[in-house]
Amino acid sequence: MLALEPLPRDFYLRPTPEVACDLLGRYLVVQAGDGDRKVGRIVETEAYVGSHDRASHSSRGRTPRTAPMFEEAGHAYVYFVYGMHWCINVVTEEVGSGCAVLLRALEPISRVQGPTNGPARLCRALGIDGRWNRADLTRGDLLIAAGEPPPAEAIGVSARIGVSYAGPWAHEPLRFFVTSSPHVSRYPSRARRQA
DNA sequence: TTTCTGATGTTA
DNA sequence: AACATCAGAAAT
Repeated sequence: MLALEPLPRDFYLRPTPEVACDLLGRYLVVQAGDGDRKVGRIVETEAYVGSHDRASHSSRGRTPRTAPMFEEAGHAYVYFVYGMHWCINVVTEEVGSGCAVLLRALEPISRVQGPTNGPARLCRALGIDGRWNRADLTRGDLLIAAGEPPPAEAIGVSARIGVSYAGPWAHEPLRFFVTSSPHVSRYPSRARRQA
């Protein structure tokens, strides 16, 4: 069985694109009270690099909704969008920086029901909602555990999805995915591979 | 195959 | 009014 050792706080105290890339291959784990443990392997992420990043929720300042983005690294920022969907991020870098990594797709590993390609479907499949906002992902019942990262040549990079309003930031190569994974969200078309 | 549109409700 | 989405329909 998997060891599922949580990644330490230091993992998240690095430049956000580096963290986003390094999260590929790691495990997202949800422990339920009845011992049910849902596990997925992260295969797609996006970096939101601070309050100067116009695609980031943090770019419009600290609000009740976005407050977790400005708090301690290694915690969850779970938000509600489009009236029906939840999405989960991991906060990165120093307190106050407003940086986070959006988890966009998983490969199902254990006890995961339904599609996991896409940030909202991933949350639905693992039962993640606002109750998990601010959860400490380095310990507890919602965590990110060590796993085997893919080799650099297996990682693709593209612009982020759904941020066309963000001016020049819409084109920044801040989306990372496992090129060969069938569980990556396919829209828009896949971009070039990383060197 | 790609493009579009409606559902849904919180946010600022 | 806009929105870090999704499913289904329409167009190509």
